[in-house]
Amino acid sequence: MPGQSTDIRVLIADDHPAMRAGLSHAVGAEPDMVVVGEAVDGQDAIEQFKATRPGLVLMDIQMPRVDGLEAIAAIRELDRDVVIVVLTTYPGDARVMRALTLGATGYLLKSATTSDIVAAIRQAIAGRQVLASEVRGELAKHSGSETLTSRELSVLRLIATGSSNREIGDALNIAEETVKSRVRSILAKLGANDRTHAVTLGLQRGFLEL
Amino acid sequence: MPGQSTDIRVLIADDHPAMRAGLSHAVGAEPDMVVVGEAVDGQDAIEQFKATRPGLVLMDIQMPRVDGLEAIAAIRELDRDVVIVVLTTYPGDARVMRALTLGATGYLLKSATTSDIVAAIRQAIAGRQVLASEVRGELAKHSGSETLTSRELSVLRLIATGSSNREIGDALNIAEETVKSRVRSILAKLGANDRTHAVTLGLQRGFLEL
DNA sequence: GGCAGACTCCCCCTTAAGAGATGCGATGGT
DNA sequence: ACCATCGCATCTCTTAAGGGGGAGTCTGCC
Repeated sequence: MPGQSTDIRVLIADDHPAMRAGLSHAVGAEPDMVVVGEAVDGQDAIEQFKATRPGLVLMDIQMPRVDGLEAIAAIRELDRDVVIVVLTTYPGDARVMRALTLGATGYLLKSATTSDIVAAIRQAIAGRQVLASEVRGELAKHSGSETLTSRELSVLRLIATGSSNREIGDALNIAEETVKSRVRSILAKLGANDRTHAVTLGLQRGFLEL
Repeated sequence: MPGQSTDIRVLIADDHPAMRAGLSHAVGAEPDMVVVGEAVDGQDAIEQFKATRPGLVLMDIQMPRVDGLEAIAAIRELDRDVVIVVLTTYPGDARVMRALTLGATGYLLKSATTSDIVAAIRQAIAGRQVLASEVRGELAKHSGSETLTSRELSVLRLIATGSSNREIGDALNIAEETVKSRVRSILAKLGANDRTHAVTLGLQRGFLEL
């Protein structure tokens, strides 16, 4: 019967009800796994983690209210032994790196089959890192991937909204020339042709969200 | 028992296995609905439609190989009576409009609960249009939403890759000045500040994909 | 202390972007 | 057949973007 001390206790966090149901069924069908909770966003995930203390969290990275990355950080803060497997739609490198450095053990795509997912859960519980091959490929492609500074991220976000360099300077209380300087380093780091390209690359690599 | 002639025969199309499982369980649990197939992409959806001839297709709009919109068009071509309910992550207006004009009856967000979804299926089968409130709001906000011409779309796509106006002109075999003209109409239609903003707005409104 | 990296600001210079106005052919309704 | 509309095309002009330096401050690190 489920609920034994040897069972893998799993918390599922995803903002899509149907996805939660599918994951819950898949995990619950395993004889040695039990779903102890379902969270609808990052904040809920943190709260339910406190309440249920699962051994593993299966978490979507893009969620409302509190982002999956923040939830990972908060949960790892509460328990250094918890195993976290991230589930995402796109293989954006920056998020993979951030999730892994924050303590995630696995990183899968939602296109993975349910059997892939339960297999990954077992691997992760066994202490092995699990990366989807597509994610591994993207990581290798942009390995040593330049990481944008917080200032550069602020500038990039404003660029995405159609702000001119002068407007960005006003918003951040810095000179336009300084903005240009930041823009130049952003373009260099991302290998972008211009500010527009920087935004699309930033979106693809998980530095920005729509 | 399921399979009766009065049952609503449903085909599910989504590229995420766990989502398919969740939707399938939810629909299959209804006494008067039966899932007759699960498609993993647009092409698969068209083929399975031919094979199973369901009364309703529950379809994700962003899928590999063949896009959901193309699949809708192809399926409606095969059967003008089929009811199509679209399921999507983001409420991008352009896609809503295109899906509806292509013959979709409903447009829901994936954040909808499974009971919302089965309720929507019933509404759609009853001949009523079903739009998620968020979708309705976005539609109203950009009502009379300017539709980009195919030329403008080509230009916008190239802008997103960081091409200069001259490079775009070379790629499309038109003069740079013409490209600038197209860019200006794009900016006007989308209400964008500059080309970068046009790209982010284009992504949000479903004219572009990452 | 010395060093590296981030942030800040300044100069100059070249080219691309964007605004305004206009011609011109095709499509389509009256 | 006619005129309106729309998509496409082009010219000119002003401003912004982007590249190349250089230089001062502050931080954390070896």
